[in-house]
Amino acid sequence: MKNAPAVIYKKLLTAFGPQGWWPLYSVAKGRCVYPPLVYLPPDENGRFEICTGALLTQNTAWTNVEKALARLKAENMLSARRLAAAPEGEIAGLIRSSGYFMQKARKLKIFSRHLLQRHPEGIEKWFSGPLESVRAELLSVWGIGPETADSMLLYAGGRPTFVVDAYTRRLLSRLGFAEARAYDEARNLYMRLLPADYKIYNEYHALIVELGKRHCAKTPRCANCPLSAACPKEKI
DNA sequence: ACCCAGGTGTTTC
DNA sequence: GAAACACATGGG
Repeated sequence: MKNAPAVIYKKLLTAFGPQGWWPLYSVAKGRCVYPPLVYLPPDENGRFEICTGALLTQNTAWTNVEKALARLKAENMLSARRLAAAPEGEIAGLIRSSGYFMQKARKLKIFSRHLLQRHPEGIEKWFSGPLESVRAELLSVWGIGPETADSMLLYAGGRPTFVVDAYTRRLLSRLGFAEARAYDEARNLYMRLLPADYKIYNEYHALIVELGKRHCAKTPRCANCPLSAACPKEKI
């Protein structure tokens, strides 16, 4: 198959429709339309909320993260200044539903402090620098790994960087790209074979997650697998 | 009572 | 470096 990642993208989009992840919104949710999404740039508060969500969703279901974000918002704590100043124990109590609350409270505080001290001009300015440089700086912050860094850059910054998760790697392996095992290998592969378009990267990652949730996690031998050519005999 | 979810850091071979 | 482990809640 030529450029399998691009072919799979179209198949997934046709099968599942636009997912409408932050900050993209479906023009017609549930339908396959092209271009599938419109982009509504977040304001600075929105950017911070997305970065917070990226940290809280580490190995955690998004529904649990939504509760934590709502709680932070209700207590007027969803800002870099408030989180940087608050005791970790207090933050932990608010984000309890997202799991790993002690670790994540610390991560939120460290990220907030880094933002205020090193980039007081804000996330938009910070994330608008050279992509790989900003990414490397994010990776140097405790609690931010490659997936979180790419999620922040893509979803909060609108930068074209591909987010790789566990499903993505299993999918690549299924497609025969055995060499792309490490995170950066997989990321480079997708970015080489797809246009550098944040809308595509955004939607693609969301579609892969949906594939994992809907199909692979629970139905290893689903007859309606959207990837018929590569339909898994086991979990992809 | 399991298993999984939009991972990361630390420890250990 | 690559495994193994800790971190923890909520839904199926």
